[in-house]
Amino acid sequence: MTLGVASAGRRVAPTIRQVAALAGVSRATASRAINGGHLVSPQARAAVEAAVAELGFTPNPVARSLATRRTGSVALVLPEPNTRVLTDPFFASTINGMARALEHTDLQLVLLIARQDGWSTRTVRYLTTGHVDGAVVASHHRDDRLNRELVESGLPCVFIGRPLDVPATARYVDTDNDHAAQLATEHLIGLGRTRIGTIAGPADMSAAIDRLSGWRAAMGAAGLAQDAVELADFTVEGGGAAMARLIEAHPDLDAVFVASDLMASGAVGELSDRGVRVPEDVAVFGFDDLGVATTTTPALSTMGQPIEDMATRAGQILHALLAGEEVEEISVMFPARLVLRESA
Amino acid sequence: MTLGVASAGRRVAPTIRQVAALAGVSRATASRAINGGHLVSPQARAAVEAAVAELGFTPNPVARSLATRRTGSVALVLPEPNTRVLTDPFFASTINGMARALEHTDLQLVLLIARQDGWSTRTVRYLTTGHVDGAVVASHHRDDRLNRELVESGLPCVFIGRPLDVPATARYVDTDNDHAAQLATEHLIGLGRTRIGTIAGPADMSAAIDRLSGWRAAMGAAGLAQDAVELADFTVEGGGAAMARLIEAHPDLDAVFVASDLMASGAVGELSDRGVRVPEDVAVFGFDDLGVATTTTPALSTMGQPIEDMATRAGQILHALLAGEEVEEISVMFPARLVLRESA
DNA sequence: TTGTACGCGTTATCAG
DNA sequence: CTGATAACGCGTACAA
Repeated sequence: MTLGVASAGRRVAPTIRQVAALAGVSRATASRAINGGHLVSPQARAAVEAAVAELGFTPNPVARSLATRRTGSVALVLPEPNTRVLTDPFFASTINGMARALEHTDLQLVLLIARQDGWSTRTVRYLTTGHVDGAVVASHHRDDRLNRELVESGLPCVFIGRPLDVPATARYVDTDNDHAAQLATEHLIGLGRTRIGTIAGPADMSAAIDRLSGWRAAMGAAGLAQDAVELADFTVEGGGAAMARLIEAHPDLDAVFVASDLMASGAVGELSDRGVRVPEDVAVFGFDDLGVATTTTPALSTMGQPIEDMATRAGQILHALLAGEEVEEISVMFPARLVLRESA
Repeated sequence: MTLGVASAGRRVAPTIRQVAALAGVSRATASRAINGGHLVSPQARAAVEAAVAELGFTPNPVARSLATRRTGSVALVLPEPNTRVLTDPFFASTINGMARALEHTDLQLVLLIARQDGWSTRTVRYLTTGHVDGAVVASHHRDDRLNRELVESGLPCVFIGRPLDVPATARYVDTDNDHAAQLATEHLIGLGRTRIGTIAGPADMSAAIDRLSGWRAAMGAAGLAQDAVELADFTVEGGGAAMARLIEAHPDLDAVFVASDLMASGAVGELSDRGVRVPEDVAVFGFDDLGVATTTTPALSTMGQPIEDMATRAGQILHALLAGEEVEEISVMFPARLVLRESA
């Protein structure tokens, strides 16, 4: 090995000039031999490869980026003001799915967590100034300028979940939340429950809006009252508190559709603390089918949503976009499915 | 705004040359005015700032990296062959902690999940070829060449958890797993339990090794038998299976120290499936105090480990290292604390 | 097929 | 304080 050693003990990487010199060719030929190897004679190519091996040459990614105007990395943006972003397994699945999509590509995953409210501008700037080639964005709040600015900047991006306040050209993957919520509620109705409440998500998020609307549709169709509604913030604690409010305002409740498993787990805990039996007294139905659904007692019946697959698909679409492939669909919808356990 | 527009509709960013031209100064002066502003006359500086504002100039990060030999990003490496890396809340907390540490710095977080076994070489190459300025590495397996190669490459890095097979100069943050496990086991002994088993983690991971050794120390000191040992893989399922093996081999068991909450939750589930009462028949003690600890029935008594804080500290140390600050400590130990709930 | 030469956008050096 | 000019390392028209 002829690796040089700098003062700090840090290896100093060989450049393509040294490779070219050692191989007895020009830098251009060395470069061609390294990238693809087209238009290079076999002997030149062999010489370059030998030199590369001997020197342990690796192209400097930064220099390459400067020349190609590509960074080779994409961002996964999680715009959550919440301090505890990742305690929500939804994000874990999202990250996992993206990582899987990028696994066999030459794209690197850069994680962007935009916790603070004012950060969307900083995030947008980061994304639109050449740090990354594209972005996947999850979790959308209305009035968050992030999404629109991103789309308008022209940066290739794909959303997980239908984005709000965005040009219709924005690509996204999603489940039909409205329909899924409807199915869930109909299941509760089919169980013979008639006093069915709901714990919805934040009023400024598309998934929450759509699920509440699905619940309303089913309740309306069955001629049932739609007054037992409480909003919460997609957390366990929030779900518990909402359940408390709900049961106190409507003591005759016999079922509740909750817009996420995390909140449902809080709701189940609250009910059990109050000595209310699940599902005998009150049936509880969740959404997501994340790990929590099986750890509660009783285990949650829920609408299963293939979050990881959705994130993977988003990553693949972005990859295709960056590869210059034509992607026809604007939106890709994933099916949700009824997962029946003990709670409803 | 004088932003040009390329054919694809993607804005073409202004360069520092345009700024310099508009401000009537040289590129060098413009650069100085933009970075810090030292050694620049007030009027030149004002002219440059005006030009920057008018053009909406943002320095090209790639070009800057090439010149400064710094990327402005650091990696968080999760070397988990497991397909379900992020279903483990341990990693969620780690990511969260790192993100928090980097929140108010100019460093970007790059997430590296090295799932496949053979990937450590690819990961090492990525890390040592200038993609990032430094790395924080979590979850260490013996015989994984990753850690040693990383340290030997001279890349600034900090480990979360004591790394194995690595030069003694490697920096890390950790809890005293040995001592913590000892305390936990002593608690079980103090409860009057005498037939205490343990579900340990993988034999090739430092945290697992240390916790098992702590259990042994406490058992030995109390003169109790150390034969009820089963290994598992830090997953819920693995914990359940290990519990099954343990209880069948040792039906007289009256307590078990489990090396992680995730495994403990599996163990509790398995016991409950078998009609074994927790803690009346068998007390269960966990480790980590992650969210799962409170969702099981009964809730887990556990050794609390401030994982997020540890990750934050690791990120801060790395940041200090990159800023050229002298960091004295090689290892930073965090205290674990006894968290008593219903299971023991 | 090969080499020359330029461009990528900044920062660093070093005279002035 | 300022301005040429040289790195930084690589890709790639263009000409040979």
